[in-house]
Amino acid sequence: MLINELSKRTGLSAHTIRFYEKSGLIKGKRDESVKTNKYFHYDEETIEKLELIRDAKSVGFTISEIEQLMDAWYNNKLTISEKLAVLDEKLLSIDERIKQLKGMKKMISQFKEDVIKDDC
Amino acid sequence: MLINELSKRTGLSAHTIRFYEKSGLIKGKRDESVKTNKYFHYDEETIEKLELIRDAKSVGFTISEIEQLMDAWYNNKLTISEKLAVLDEKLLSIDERIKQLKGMKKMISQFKEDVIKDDC
DNA sequence: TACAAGTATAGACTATACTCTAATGTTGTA
DNA sequence: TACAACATTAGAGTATAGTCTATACTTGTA
Repeated sequence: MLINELSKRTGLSAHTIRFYEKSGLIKGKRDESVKTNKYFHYDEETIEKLELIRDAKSVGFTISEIEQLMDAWYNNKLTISEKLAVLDEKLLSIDERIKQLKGMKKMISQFKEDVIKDDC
Repeated sequence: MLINELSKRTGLSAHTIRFYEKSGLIKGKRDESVKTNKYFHYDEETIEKLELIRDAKSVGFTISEIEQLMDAWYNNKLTISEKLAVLDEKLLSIDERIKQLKGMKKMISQFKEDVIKDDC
């Protein structure tokens, strides 16, 4: 599929998709047999990747962290133990974030009670 | 205390503290009786606030979200029900983030298993 | 009193992550 | 074949959150 379809199917703008491509997160392929244009073609896996990017971004991962994840996920740049190291590191950082969020939740709940008490 | 002490006690640079002051998150007081300088003085509550800022930032809140929280926390700009609304909204967004993090954790764990299986 | 260290302000600079514009070329349809 | 819609690239612009520099004044200590 071309970028417009990819954009429609992921909800990301063509600009943003190109930005991710320039950043190295995804990669389109050119059809070498076609000489008239330089259009990039994307496969279903790219949709999967863009969904992963969106999810990872929404939990606060940066582009470069997502790049590491993608390298462990889709590429064969890394050995198995390197992949596992990346994944374990991300799991730890997620646990850390969850812990911090729970702490913040406790603080806000406590403060909420204080606000309610002050009312009486 | 002056900015240097505040900086030492919070671990934030004076630049960053001034940035938060310009952003409206904290506020120093000038001693009107002193005519020779325009130094800002900060109280213990400012330390509390800067710690809150650090915690809130580490869980992904933006400056403007933190500003809302601080308004509910320390100011009397808001009515009690407005304060509660802000706090409830933040609690919901925290729960949402925790949910997303748990989803991401599940994905990564699943992928980890796949990597291990591929090894065999 | 010299001077190092501290303070304030304005504004320049940086990094991240987009977002948009302009120029140019390609494709599909009336 | 005209032309709207789509594609590519380079590069400019924006927002957020700092970070640093320059300038100038103040304070504390040898």
